[in-house]
Amino acid sequence: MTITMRDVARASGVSLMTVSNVINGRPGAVGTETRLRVLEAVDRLGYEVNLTARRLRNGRTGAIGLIVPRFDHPYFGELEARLARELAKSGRHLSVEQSGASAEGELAALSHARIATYDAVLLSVVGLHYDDVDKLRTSVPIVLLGEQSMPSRFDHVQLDNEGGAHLATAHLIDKGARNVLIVGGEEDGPESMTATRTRGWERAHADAGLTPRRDGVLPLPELEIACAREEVRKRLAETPEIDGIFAITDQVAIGVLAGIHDARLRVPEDVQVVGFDNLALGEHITPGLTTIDPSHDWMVKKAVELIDQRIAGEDVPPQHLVSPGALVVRGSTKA
Amino acid sequence: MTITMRDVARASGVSLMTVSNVINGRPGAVGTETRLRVLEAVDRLGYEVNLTARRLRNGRTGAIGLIVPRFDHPYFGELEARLARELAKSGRHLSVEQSGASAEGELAALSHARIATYDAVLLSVVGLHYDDVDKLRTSVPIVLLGEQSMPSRFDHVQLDNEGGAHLATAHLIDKGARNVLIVGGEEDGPESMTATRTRGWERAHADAGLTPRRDGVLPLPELEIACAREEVRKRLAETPEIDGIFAITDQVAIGVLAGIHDARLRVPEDVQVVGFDNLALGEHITPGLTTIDPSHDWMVKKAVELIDQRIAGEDVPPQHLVSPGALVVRGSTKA
DNA sequence: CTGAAAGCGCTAACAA
DNA sequence: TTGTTAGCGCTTTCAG
Repeated sequence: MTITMRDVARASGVSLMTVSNVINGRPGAVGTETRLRVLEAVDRLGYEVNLTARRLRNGRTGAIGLIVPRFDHPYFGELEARLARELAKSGRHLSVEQSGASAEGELAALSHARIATYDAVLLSVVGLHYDDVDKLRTSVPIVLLGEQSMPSRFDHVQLDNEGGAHLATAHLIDKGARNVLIVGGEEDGPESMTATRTRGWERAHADAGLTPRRDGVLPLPELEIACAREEVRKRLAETPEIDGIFAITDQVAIGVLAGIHDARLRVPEDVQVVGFDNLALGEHITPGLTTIDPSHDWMVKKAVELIDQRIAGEDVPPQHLVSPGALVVRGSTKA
Repeated sequence: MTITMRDVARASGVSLMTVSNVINGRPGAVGTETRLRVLEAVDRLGYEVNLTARRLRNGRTGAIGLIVPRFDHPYFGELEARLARELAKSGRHLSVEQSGASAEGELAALSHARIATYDAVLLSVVGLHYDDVDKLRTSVPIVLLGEQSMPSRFDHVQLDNEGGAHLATAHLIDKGARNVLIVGGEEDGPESMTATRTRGWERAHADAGLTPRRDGVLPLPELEIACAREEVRKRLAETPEIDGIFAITDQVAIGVLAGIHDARLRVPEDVQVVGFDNLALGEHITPGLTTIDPSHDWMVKKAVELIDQRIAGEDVPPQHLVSPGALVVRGSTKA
């Protein structure tokens, strides 16, 4: 059967508490000789702590939870990797769960019960509804991560959607595009990521003294590659004068590039493209994808600082941090 | 403070056990009227079970662990998504951790203590060493997932590396390629994924009555896009007669395509390319990536069957399942 | 159908 | 420096 502290205590002829003290390396709480004896027993028996019991007792594990809408978007994969790296610095580890995407029941990831499993939770709110998040009541610190507008009682690290979209669109205009589509955009929506970026696209036109095309917003039922590809192909067949596309995410941009190719047009000669997110992949597709870099590292660092602050019990008002975007120019726009 | 069963019991004037019975929906263990009273209290107080306590007591959570070498490879993202979907069918959920990639300490993900946190663990063994895995001693069921050759005492679902590589290479030869590189290959290695696929590449040549190029194996320090791109570019400059490339993974294939483009050659006219994995992305890059599909869904289904079998305590000998690969033809090879 | 007692493995607080 | 006591919140006996 599984070996407990009790076994180790018996084997080394000390009390439970002494074993606990050794295991947790409490400074100067146990004599060198005893410690050695205990460690020997630990080794011989192959004892390892029961994290579940420890957690029940003192409420701490080294586990931080990250809840993403879905596992299979590279955007989240990159986010996960960055966070894991940042947390590793302080000896904690990341455990990732999925909230959305699949069936209804997956909202269970947001349940108090599951959240309470972690020392703190980072919640990627893309695709989540305000109300779902607003329902969360828990003593576990939660930090929101992402673009949506969300209940202000939470700490929130987000990126400057409107500014980034403005930057992207302005770059297209600057490079000569005069018929610029926003693929994945949304007019008159709520404060969603898509609506906010669409506003940036509009404002960039206005600031350049232009008016966006009437039919300039090409909404997508889903921000998926296949979907973007299909819609763009159809659209370019109808309105071949399109010479610039702001894709609302890099993921969408991949589909946009494929759609342009399907329409037998060239990038950037016929149509220039800018994405948003700066996925690692964007550097290695052909042509390289011009995009908006949201300073992921900064965001991740800030997010971890926020959870640490909360874990430490600091009682400051909720913080809302915004990361500015930066333009990264590659081959999908003209030199 | 947090609400416990005790609070609910008090509030509804019943005993702890009755509340537990209601919460766990034990059939016919509690009268309808009492149940309603309890549920009302649960609702009113906003009670949710403490999963940690439950786990300590009965050793079960609905949590299955998946340990991947790294978060930011699309291959694992897709695996995670598939597994989560499969597990959701039976009301369990997936929690993903990272084993490799970053610092030394990350091997901690394989520690008994962390593994014991789950009902069962799926371990993606790509990049793990035999010995690391062989050290694992735990009562939690572990199913290995992936290509490496591993201690046979574990259940293991893997794919037919040699067969798949054979299929890929034979296709290139069939389409007229006579100078076929394997990018990311490895000669005389141990039973690693790279070595096994390299053997398939060799055998395909032999079966076609050809001998592979002497310099046909282009090893990569890492199976990364950037790395593959660089090596391929350099290599094509040296030996422009290369007319076919088998990329050891789709990830590598992306880099290969970029490298070919850097060398101002065309795919598939000048160089044909086949990958391995059938990543979703492969369909949407230009040109579409011909690849080997390892029947991911089958693998995932089998893996879940295996863990269920072990969780149920069936005492059958370790199973080793192999999924055959199938060729998926797209634009990166000739019609 | 409902309840009381015991204990999962650990650690905080105190005593020796 | 070491040991004892108590209890985290839950579920598994076993009695009523």
